[in-house]
Amino acid sequence: MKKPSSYIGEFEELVLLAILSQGENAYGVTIRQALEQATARSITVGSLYTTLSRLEEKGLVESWVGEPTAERGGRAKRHYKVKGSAQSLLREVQEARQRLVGLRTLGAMQ
Amino acid sequence: MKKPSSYIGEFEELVLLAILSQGENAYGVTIRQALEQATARSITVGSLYTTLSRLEEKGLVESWVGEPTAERGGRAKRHYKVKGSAQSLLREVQEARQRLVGLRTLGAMQ
DNA sequence: ACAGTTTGTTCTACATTGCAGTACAAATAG
DNA sequence: CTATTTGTACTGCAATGTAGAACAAACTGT
Repeated sequence: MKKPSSYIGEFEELVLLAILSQGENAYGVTIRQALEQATARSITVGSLYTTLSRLEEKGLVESWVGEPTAERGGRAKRHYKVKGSAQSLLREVQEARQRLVGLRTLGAMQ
Repeated sequence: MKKPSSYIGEFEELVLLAILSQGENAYGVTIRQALEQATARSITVGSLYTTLSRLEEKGLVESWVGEPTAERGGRAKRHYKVKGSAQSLLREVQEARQRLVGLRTLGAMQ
């Protein structure tokens, strides 16, 4: 686990928020659904999984493989959880944006 | 001017917000100050100007060179203004984040 | 059992954005 | 006319974004 860089990218941030939005149920497919629904842009699986593994390398999320389920194609899923370090970064960048917006329009965008 | 890509990076977004926060007075030095103040991280001039020129290439900001001022070292400044296309992108990405965060609060209530 | 179908993840490659150092340009002061 | 100050542009590399295809593991039907 690498030391968290002092910044996260635009897509990384969305992925973190998507994981957070799902409590204990976050894995590749549900994360992708949440992202496509929220952003109205199409997210390829490749993009998502590379981002997920980079986030894990940086120690911003943790993942573990669950049990297979008894459905057709129900292979084991890799579940994801956002770590505390990531939550701090999310808060920081959001606050930075708010500070800039607040300088002039005071809440017009929030 | 290139067609705006459908996404802007994390730093690009901060730069756009910084320009917006300054009305007519935005140029390299003031933008940099606003960013350093809002983010509490140090922004090198190189980073800022490369980002500014990429934003202009993409048609998200416009710039023009003003008049020199009668102070020591008071050479002409390049002023920046955010264009409408950029404002749409800013709104979109902020709404996407908001939607995801909203999902979280809804999920927490179940 | 085993070929076919479904669900899910990893691999590989390239494009775009982030960041820093250095060079360059243009103004005033002495 | 060179020293100093303010401001911008150039160059190169690291990190992040994106896509397509390959791979893996479960079930179904015969």
